[in-house]
Amino acid sequence: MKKTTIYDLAQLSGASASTVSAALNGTWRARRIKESTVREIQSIAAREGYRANLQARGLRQSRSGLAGLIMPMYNNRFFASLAESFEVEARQRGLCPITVTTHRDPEEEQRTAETLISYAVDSLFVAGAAEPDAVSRLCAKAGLRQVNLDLPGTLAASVISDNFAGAAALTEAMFAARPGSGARLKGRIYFLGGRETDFATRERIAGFREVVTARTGSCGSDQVVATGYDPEIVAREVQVLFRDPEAAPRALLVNSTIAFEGGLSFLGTLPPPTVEDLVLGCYDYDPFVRYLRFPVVMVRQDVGGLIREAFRLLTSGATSPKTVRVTPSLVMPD
Amino acid sequence: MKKTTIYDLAQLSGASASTVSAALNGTWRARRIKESTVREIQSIAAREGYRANLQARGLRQSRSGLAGLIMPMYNNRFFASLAESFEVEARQRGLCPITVTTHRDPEEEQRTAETLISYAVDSLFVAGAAEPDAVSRLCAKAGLRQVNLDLPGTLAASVISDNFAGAAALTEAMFAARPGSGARLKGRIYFLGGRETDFATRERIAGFREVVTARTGSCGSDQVVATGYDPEIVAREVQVLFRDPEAAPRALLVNSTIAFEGGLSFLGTLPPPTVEDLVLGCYDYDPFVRYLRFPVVMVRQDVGGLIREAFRLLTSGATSPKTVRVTPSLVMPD
DNA sequence: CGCGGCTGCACAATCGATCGTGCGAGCGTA
DNA sequence: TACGCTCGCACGATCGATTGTGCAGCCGCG
Repeated sequence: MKKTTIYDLAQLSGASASTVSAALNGTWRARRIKESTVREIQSIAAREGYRANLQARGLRQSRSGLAGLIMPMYNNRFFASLAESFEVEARQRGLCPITVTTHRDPEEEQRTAETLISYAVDSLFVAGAAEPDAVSRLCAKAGLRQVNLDLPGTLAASVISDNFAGAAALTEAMFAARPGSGARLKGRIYFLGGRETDFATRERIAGFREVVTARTGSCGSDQVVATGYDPEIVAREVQVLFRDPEAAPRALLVNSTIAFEGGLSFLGTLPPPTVEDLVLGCYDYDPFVRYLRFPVVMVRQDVGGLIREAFRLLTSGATSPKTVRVTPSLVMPD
Repeated sequence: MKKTTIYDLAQLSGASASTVSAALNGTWRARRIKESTVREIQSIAAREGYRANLQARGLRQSRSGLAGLIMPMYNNRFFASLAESFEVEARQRGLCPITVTTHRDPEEEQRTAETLISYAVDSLFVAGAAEPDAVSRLCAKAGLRQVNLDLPGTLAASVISDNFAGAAALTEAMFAARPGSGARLKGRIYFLGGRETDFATRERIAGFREVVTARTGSCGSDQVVATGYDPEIVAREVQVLFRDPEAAPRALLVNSTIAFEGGLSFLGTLPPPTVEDLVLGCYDYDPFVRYLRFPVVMVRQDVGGLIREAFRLLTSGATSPKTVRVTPSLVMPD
């Protein structure tokens, strides 16, 4: 049950442990080991099913070959896709991807970061962090390259979606959804969900406001209802908006699928005519949303682009806390 | 930028490295270190921001404190929830959870398993594996405790959903969805999606057949259409079923949300009356499915139960390749 | 006074790799 | 022959922790 080591292979091949090591890790040319010796050792290693102990290697080199990603959760298309893109890109760079979720809990986040640092991960991506800067401080202390994703920080480079542009495009698309609806929507298009305290929501609201103002001449503060992501709270908020049939919303832009779910649970209870020509938008993508009772315009973030950009920042060695924006795309209903 | 080690703390405290180590890792009582010494060392460690190098610890102890989970993907409610449950349970046990996806690629699966083994993970869960036994062989060679999830293997203990019972209950619920529809569904209730070659689908089909036969007296082989999970292929299959309006399906049990997505893309194009009283079932859960144009009965797997059972098997040290079944639950439409 | 036993800690080996350095053999050249 | 150079490899330190063992000092007891 004992795992074979380079010392076992040294015994078997008659070479020294250092020669075996060099033969197997690719440094044998630099160490002037004869090619026939190398092949001999490699075949013995293969026969014995040798695998290098990566903890030992990592200890010596004080690197691990691990790339870490910390996220709030898996149970969301955006983060799930982000994790999958991350794994693909990390593997392409010869790294072993490691993803851990922390449920938007700042303490869990920092504990996880510390743990990953203690395992000597070579780089760390932090997506949708509760407190990106706290993590950045830990990484800085350990001399670890780190990039924020989706939510920017002030202490490390960040790659985020262009929330302003995305929300503006989404709002435009909603205006275009019903021909000639520009004036019809005056005062009756709403932004729903999210928290004004978080960065992304603030930018999205700004994009929304810009377009609404351009199209209808104004955008009342009551047209933004950002009371969080909790589906049940969002459901209640929607209910309130629809209380007066005369002034009921004609367009809803919902921030994130999770809030959207809440909106739906109320909209589903309305009589079909009331909902019939409601224009819906969702800032986030979920394939099932295409098949709902109503057409919905969605924003799909370019997760591949986000990750690639993040790796670029990492390898470019840029340490300034600059923020790169990646443009998301719209998904139109059928 | 150099990280502080126990040797640095030894210098600072005047104690030896071994005393520092014992003071910080909790073994100091067993090693008869004075409590005042321990507190002294701990306060210095805190002041210096000391973190143990987990690679060094892992190398010495030939364990890592890591718990691994290999899955096909994140982008699916079942697997995403599975990963989240896994992380919660692993943390409760003082382990650091590590999740990696392999896209149902057997080679990627084995490469990943080998990598995790080389990092000396203490246990490995393999969910929905393409080739569970190949991974089990690798683990056995390394003396690593491993449990299969969702798909059973023949070489290690497995925890799976009770697919037969789940499908049977789902089918029953579909019969009950329209009062008196028992006879109406004769020959017109279908099982859709998945592959007969995979274990879970086979069991689900068996559960479906059992109930259909009991309720309608027979279950034709044409009533099972298992041509894979690809949404586009499923869409075409559904289209074929609905070609003849006289014999069109009255109930569809769709295996997995991904196949369901395909079914929907066709059903959405049908005139509402045709679909009006169609009974739909989906073996898998997605919150958005509740808000579709039609009511759908869903099966929701008990991911928490699966993971807890898997950890139980792991810690009980059971090495026999027995299979434990966990009963899933139904999610009824509103 | 002598001896055993306990307390409190230090020493040094160890885990499995990497890597700086040393060294003998063989060869070419002056 | 003597010298230098290259080739091919081995030696041993090292990464940072854990852990088996040794050993002073002190106390109590006969």
